Amino acid sequence: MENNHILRDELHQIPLFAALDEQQLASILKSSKAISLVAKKSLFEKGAPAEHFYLLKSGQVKLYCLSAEGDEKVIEIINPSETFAEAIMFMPKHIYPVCAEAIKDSELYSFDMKQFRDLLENSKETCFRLLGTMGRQLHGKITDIDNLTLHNATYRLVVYLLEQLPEGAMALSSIHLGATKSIIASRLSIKPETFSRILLRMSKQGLIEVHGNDITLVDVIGLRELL
Amino acid sequence: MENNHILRDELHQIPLFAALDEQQLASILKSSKAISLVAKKSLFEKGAPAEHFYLLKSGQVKLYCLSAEGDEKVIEIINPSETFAEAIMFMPKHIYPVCAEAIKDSELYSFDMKQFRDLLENSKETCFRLLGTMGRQLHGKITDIDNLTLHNATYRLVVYLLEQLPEGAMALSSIHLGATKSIIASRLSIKPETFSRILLRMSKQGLIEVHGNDITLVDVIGLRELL
DNA sequence: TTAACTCATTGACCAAGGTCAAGAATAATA
DNA sequence: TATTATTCTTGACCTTGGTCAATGAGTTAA
Repeated sequence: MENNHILRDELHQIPLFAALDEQQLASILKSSKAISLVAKKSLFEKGAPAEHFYLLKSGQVKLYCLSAEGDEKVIEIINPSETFAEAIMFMPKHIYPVCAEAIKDSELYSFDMKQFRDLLENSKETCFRLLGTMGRQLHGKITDIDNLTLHNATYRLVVYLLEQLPEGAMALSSIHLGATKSIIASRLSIKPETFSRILLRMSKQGLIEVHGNDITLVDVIGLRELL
Repeated sequence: MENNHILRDELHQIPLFAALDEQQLASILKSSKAISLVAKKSLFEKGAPAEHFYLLKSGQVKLYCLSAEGDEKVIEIINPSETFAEAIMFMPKHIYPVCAEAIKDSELYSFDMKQFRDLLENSKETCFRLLGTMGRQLHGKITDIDNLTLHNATYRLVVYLLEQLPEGAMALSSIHLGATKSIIASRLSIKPETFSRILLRMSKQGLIEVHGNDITLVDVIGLRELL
C-alpha cells in the first residue's frame, strides 16, 4: 500500500505493533489496506468469515449485536488508535462474533489475520502484547456482566459517568459524552427513554447538570455514594 | 511435590500444558501444589492478589461475583480437567476478578503464575494455546452479554438445555443438570423461583419432562422454535 | 426560512421477572 | 428411622425498566 512511511510511524505508537521490527512491520504493511467509511456504513456483519482485524485512525466505530427483533446492543465503542477484532484470530471459529459499523465518518487500516498470526511465531514480545490486549478485554467483559446482572441502570450510568472523569478531578468536573446518548445508553444496556429519565432525576437531585452532551458532575461525592 | 509422575501424565492431557517438554513440566511441577476443598469452601476472593491459577482434578467449582447486598452471580461453573484463572496472568492488575468456591468436595492443583509466565517465554506453542484459551473465554463472555441483553429468561434457559444435548440426539433425549438448579439459574442470571416457573410452564406445554435434576427434552423441535 | 432528519425528552401504561413468605421434597446426619 | 439442613416449588404481590406515542430541539440541505 501507499504511504508506507507514515503508516509505519503510526503503527509504532500502537502497543500491539510496537514490538515488531522493521522487516516484520514491512510484511504486515504489505497486506494492510486503508479504509474509509462514512457514518452508518457497515464494516462487517456478525457471522461473516473473519480475515482481517482493524486499527481505527479517526472517527468512531461501534461493535454491536442484533436480536431477531432488530434490537441493538452496543458491545463496544471504538475510538481512534484502538485496534479491534484482533482477538478473533484465536477464537474457535474465525467468524466475527459481532457487527461493526461506523458511527462517524472514519478512517481505518485493515490487517490480514493469517499474516499477523505468522508474525506472532517470530515475535514473542508481540505474542505477549496480544495476550495483554485479550486479558484486558476479558476483564472488561467480566466487569460488564457483573454490572449487568448485579447492578441497576442508575448504578451503571453513574459508574460510567465517574469513569469519564480525569484522575484527580473532585468537584464541578465537566465531562463530554463521546457518542450520542442512544449509543451510550445501548452500551450500558439502558433504553434511551430510561437513560433520559435517570439523567433528569439526578439533575433534580442536584447531582449533575446536563447541557446537551456535556454533563457537569456537581456532586461527585454524592454520586459515589449512590454506588 | 509428591507423585510427580502421576501428575505429569495428567497434565499432558490438558491442552494448556500439552506442549511443554519434560524439563518445562518438571519446573512447573516443582511449584505446583495439590489442594483439597470440601464443598462450600472458598478458594479465593475477588480482589485478592492473584499468584496462582488452577486445574480442577475432581469435584466442581463456581466462579462468581457478589453485589453489595450479597446477591450472587455465577460467572462460570468449572468441571474436572478444566483450568481457571490462567487469564489473570495477562490482566492489567494481578487480582482475581471473581470469587471461587467449591460446590462439591474438590481436588485441584495450583500453579505459580510468575513461573508459568516465564515458561511462556520459551514455549511459543504454549503461548498459542493460552491465546486459544483466552479467545474461547472472550467469545463465551460476548455470547453471555448478548444473551443477557437481547434475550429473555426463557430463551437463555432453552439455549442452555439444548447446549447440554450430545451431538446428533433428536427426540426424547435426556439430559442431566450438572449442578443444583439454583446454581444453574444464577449462571443464567435467573432467580430460582423464575427458573422453576419456566420449567413448569415448559412441562405443561409438553416440551420437556422434569424429574429432579434429569430433564427429558420431549420436543426438541418445539424447543428450537422458541428461539 | 422552511423542510426533512435525527436525536432526545416526556407522559401514560405495561409486563417480565423479582421479592417475600410458606410449604414440599430431597438429601445428609445422627 | 428420626432429625435437621438444603434445595425446590408455588402463590400473592410489587418494582424496575420497557413500550408506545407524541412532542421538542438541534442539524443539514434546499
